[in-house]
Amino acid sequence: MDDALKETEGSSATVVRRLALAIHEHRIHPGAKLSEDEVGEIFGVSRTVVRAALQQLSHDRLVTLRRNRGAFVAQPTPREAREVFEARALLEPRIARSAAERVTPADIALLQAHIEQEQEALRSGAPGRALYLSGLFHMEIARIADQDTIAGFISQLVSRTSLIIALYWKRRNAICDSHAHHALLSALAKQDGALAEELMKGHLLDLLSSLDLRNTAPPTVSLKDALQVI
Amino acid sequence: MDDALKETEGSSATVVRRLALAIHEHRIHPGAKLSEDEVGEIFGVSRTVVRAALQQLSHDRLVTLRRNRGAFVAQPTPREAREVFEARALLEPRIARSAAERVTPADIALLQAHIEQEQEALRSGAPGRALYLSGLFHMEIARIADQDTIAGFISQLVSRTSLIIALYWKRRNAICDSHAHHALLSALAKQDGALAEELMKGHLLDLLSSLDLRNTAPPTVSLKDALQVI
DNA sequence: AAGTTCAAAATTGTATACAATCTGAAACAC
DNA sequence: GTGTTTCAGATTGTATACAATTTTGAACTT
Repeated sequence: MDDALKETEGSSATVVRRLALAIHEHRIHPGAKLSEDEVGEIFGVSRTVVRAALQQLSHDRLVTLRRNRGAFVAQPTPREAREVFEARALLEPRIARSAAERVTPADIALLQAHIEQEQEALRSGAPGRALYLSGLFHMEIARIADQDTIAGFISQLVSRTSLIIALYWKRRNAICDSHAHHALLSALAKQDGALAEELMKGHLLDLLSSLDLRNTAPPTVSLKDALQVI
Repeated sequence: MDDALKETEGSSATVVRRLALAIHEHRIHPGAKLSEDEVGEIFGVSRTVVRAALQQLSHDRLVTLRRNRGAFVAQPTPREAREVFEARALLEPRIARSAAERVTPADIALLQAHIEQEQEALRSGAPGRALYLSGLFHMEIARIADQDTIAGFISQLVSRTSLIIALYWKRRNAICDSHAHHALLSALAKQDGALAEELMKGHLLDLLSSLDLRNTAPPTVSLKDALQVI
């Protein structure tokens, strides 16, 4: 399918990328079991490389490894969800400011294209893909800020946010109103760091307030997942 | 040797812990090669578990994996070093404030014991161990703040700081003047969040200013490492 | 003597085999 | 009928075998 550029990329990296994408786009649900044999057969690789991929995903908190039990798509608790948003609130506004100070016209064009792809995905009835692209928008801003270390943290937090949305999303209407992203883009285009910082802070608060984190019970009971085979 | 509590801990976790400790205490130098066979024989496990351990360390940026080449102790560049300190400056002062608001008497006692161990290590001529304990002090504060997600980030940053110190340390005199830690401890004991935040900010700036990051050349040429067998 | 070529040795990447552990359902006791 | 036990099947943990790649160094050329 897409094994044209596997030359330099380890084959487990391919499995990581494709599993992560499926999780980000909500094609695999939190709690789903990822059997080593099954995943290996799907991608045509041995358990050895599947295990490496699952371990890597586990480190990014997208997958939970339970000893002698296997790998499962992670189910962040409400508490973890709040922590993720606290961390994002600490990192991303500051990064948005830095990005505004370093952004180039090429970056602006790229972000613009991102937003259009996102809206196109929404129109064509692929909300999972829209959500994924929405996350990429945030990671792109971190990249523009030219802070690889913090960008890595944000990447992990955005990934986990995708799981959190899968579990705790409240509003059924406007999924990712890309208005916020558009406003951010124009602040960046104006190189207005203070505004970008403020907009990002508000955007994250909006996102958090669209969640229902009251549930203290286990989010998705494994019952439902036990029934549906991947 | 110490396989008394391996019951629940995966055996690769043991290798991770012991390799990480050796790196933290500067018993293995940045750039050193970690051969799978060699590590496996030292710990009495097969390459399978060594590979899992190296992959995990690679994700924490303590080890660099080069495809078909092997694993090496990471050598952060000056640029990476600056990024690590920028990230720490963003996270740790805020976390120190949170810790001051939640600290318990038991925590204070534990931190006190930490500082004493640190000074004892310095007196007994084990600067590597003192450095390791100094890092643990920071991670303990993150734990007290009760923010597991951010604590995980700080843990990684503290680890990388150990490598950075190994490469770029300038002053030869007072290694980790634990005066700063003592001041932090008393601010925490007084539950003075604002003071703790300010002290942490200053402490990190002190640490950064004790480094010589001007070197743009490859930090430790692999020549030196090629000669010394682990 | 310095540089190049090429094959043997060493090292990593991947697959498979076996051991250890968990799961689940049937058989059994109460 | 409810709860416990037990054992076979399935799944993960680890070791080993083989394939692919890199490294090394000796022979060779200029």
